[in-house]
Amino acid sequence: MKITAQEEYGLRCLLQLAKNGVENGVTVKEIAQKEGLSPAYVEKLLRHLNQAGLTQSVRGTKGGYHLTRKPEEISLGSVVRALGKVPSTQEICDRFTGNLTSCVHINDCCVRSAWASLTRVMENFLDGIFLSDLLGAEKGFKI
Amino acid sequence: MKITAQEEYGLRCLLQLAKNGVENGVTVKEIAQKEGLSPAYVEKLLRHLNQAGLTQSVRGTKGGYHLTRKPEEISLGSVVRALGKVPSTQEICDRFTGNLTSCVHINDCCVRSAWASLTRVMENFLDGIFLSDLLGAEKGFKI
DNA sequence: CTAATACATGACTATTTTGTCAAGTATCTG
DNA sequence: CAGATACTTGACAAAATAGTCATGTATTAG
Repeated sequence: MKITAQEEYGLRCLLQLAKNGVENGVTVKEIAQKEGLSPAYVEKLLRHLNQAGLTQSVRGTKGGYHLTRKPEEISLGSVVRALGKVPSTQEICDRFTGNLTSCVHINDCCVRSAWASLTRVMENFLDGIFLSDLLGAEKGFKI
Repeated sequence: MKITAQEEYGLRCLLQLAKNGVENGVTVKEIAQKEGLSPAYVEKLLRHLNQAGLTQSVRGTKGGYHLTRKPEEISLGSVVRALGKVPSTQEICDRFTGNLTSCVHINDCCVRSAWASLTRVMENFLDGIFLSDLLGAEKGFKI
């Protein structure tokens, strides 16, 4: 159960965008510098966020990335779903098949229902936190 | 945010042991067969579980693995901690440093507190489910 | 129109996680 | 004690994830 690099760094990129206001574009270079990441990597992360519809890009001089919605409207849940994929029950069943082509516990699986509940608990929690809450937290507000 | 293979398969191995009663040993071969995994892999998983103190092994003919505690006393939290490591806040900070030697957000990190809360929520949930609950679920009980 | 800026993309490399293998040790049975 | 069973271990191989690079396209400034 761990946070992936994409989730961590992708979220940070979004926060950089959120900080600058939805209107104003921020360049890859700026984000990279502020986060201590390579521009190439930031580009790749933003690619995913763009595809997920969380950000939008503008090319050319004066170009950059910006959020498509207000920070108050972007939940951590949607961020994690865009970047790291909280897997569905079905995906878990398909992923852990051991040597076989399908999981031995295909009927009546106790493990599956436990993971499903855990996923629900996590998503529930994450869907209740928004980028704006994190910006607030940086200024002293405790989650 | 995903469940690792070790967590999934490790848990299943434990459930196989739980099913057979704490007293009776189960061999690697039996578990491997029932779970559709290679004996070598099951062995490795049990190695970790043994190190974590969740299981104990007996060598020789009539040997095998068994739980060190009753299924009612082994929480999913302890299983996940033994196998997959739910990372501590400190570990997250140390892991995601980007290009630098330490994270740029070393003071005043909003992301950190969000992950910390998420971890707390997950552990809280997992610490309330026990192997015995899962065995029950297999027989129709819904978690 | 040309140069400069900045996003876009696919292919590549590196690292981590998964999973396997081979050689070894302990225990029981006859 | 000899042979069979089954755990033990470290090193290796395969697959997935993380991160880089080179080349291309759109937009603006002059």
